[in-house]
Amino acid sequence: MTLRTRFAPSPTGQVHIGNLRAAIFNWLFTRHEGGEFLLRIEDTDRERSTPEAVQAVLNAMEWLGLTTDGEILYQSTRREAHLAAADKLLQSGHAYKLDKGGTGKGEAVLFKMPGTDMAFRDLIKGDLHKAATDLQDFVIVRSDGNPVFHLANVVDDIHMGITHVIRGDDHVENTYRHVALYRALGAPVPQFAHLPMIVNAQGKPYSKRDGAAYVGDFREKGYEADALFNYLALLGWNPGDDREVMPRDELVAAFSLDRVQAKAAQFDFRKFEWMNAEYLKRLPADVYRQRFRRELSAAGLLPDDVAESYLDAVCALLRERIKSWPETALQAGYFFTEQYPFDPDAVRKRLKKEGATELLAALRDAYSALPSFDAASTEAALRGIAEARGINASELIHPLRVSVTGQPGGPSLFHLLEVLGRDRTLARLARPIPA
RNA sequence: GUCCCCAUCGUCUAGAGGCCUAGGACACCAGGUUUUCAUCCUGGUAACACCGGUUCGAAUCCGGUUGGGGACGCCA
Repeated sequence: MTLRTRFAPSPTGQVHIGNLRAAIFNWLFTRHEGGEFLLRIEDTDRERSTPEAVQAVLNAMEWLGLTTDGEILYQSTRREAHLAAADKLLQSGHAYKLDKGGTGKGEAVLFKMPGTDMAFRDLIKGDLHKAATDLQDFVIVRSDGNPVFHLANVVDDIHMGITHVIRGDDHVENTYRHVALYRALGAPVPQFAHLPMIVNAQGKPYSKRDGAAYVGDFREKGYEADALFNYLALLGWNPGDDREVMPRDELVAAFSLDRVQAKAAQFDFRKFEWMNAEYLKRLPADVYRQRFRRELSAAGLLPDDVAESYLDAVCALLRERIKSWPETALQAGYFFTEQYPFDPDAVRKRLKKEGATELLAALRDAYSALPSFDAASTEAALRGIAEARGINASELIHPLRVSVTGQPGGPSLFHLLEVLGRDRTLARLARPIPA
């Protein structure tokens, strides 16, 4: 029998990182074992299941590279099979009809629990058991004739031949019901593995109040899919050695459910950002340039007539400095517009300082007379002025940077000037000090 | 309230009786490199929740306490 797993989200909006991690662990486990990873959309809730929500699931999986095997199963197409299973259970005496609670809504179909203590082995949490008295009969078909989650879930997992159910912690208690259903239906019981939750600093389930909680949030903010994948894989699991930044194939090779943590894990955004920066560093040059361009364009900073060589030069200069894409506008903006913002503190400290204006004028004169405007020449000229005046080179360097970039920090100043070019540099030096 | 689960640095974790004076990573602090910020390098602060057993020996096994979380729908 081939090992088979599934990801079975209900499309009710966006994909939460907790769900995404369940998908990742399923995928990693399946790829490691050489099995099949299937997708089932649990869209029986007509109210909330929209085509957009289904698309959000598909987009998220594609973005993260969570490849699936076989056709996608839409649970809404399985209604007849669910009801047939309920009939079978009614026939075999495993279920009965009842107007539960005397609501007058009509009779629902209830599944009859076996009346014995139950136990199952969870691949993550170990042996779990529950006393018969804590196991109550439950509704499998509502009085309006619609199948309930438990029935649909189990019937479909049987139909799909799922051998390993890897899902969230919140389903632990449901598992006793599900195991009983498998048995009553005469189907082999799959293996179960329940993943602990992702929590916030308060130990509560991580939600959008705690920051980026949906896959789309990460994507929109320009984080790397591979970084999110890697970080989430390491949240509640580790390879058993000190590796952390791990390419996809290494994760697959090292993954095993018995190294999954039994306790909840807190999402640490700072460590995630570190991970993202690690992935940014490793990006191939051409991919990096493509992303760089996309960010500038999104920020409305990319002129239509920009020269490719100029863009390349700026990109190369900033390559080691940008740790996340959202900061691109600030880091790179001044290369493309004269309307770059000035950092107020830097202006006060460097440009409004005694003598700064005069020094900048001297620099301007020297730079306009330079035979060649390259990094070595601009640096030599600046140091020459500093020496002639008996001042520290930094007395010139700081005002120059702020005047030309508006920022207190940035890439190597003289290389920056070379990329910026003489014309822009001189024009900026000639401008009055911003208020 | 009932039932279930969990418990190592602030965070993610290594650790499956002696290798632990508890290791790594993020964060933090200090120093170095740098014109600046960042990077980078070096070093540092920081944890076995508590109590009792078992054992020659316990972070590791057992029990209890405390704390945290989850589940208790004709939702999924």
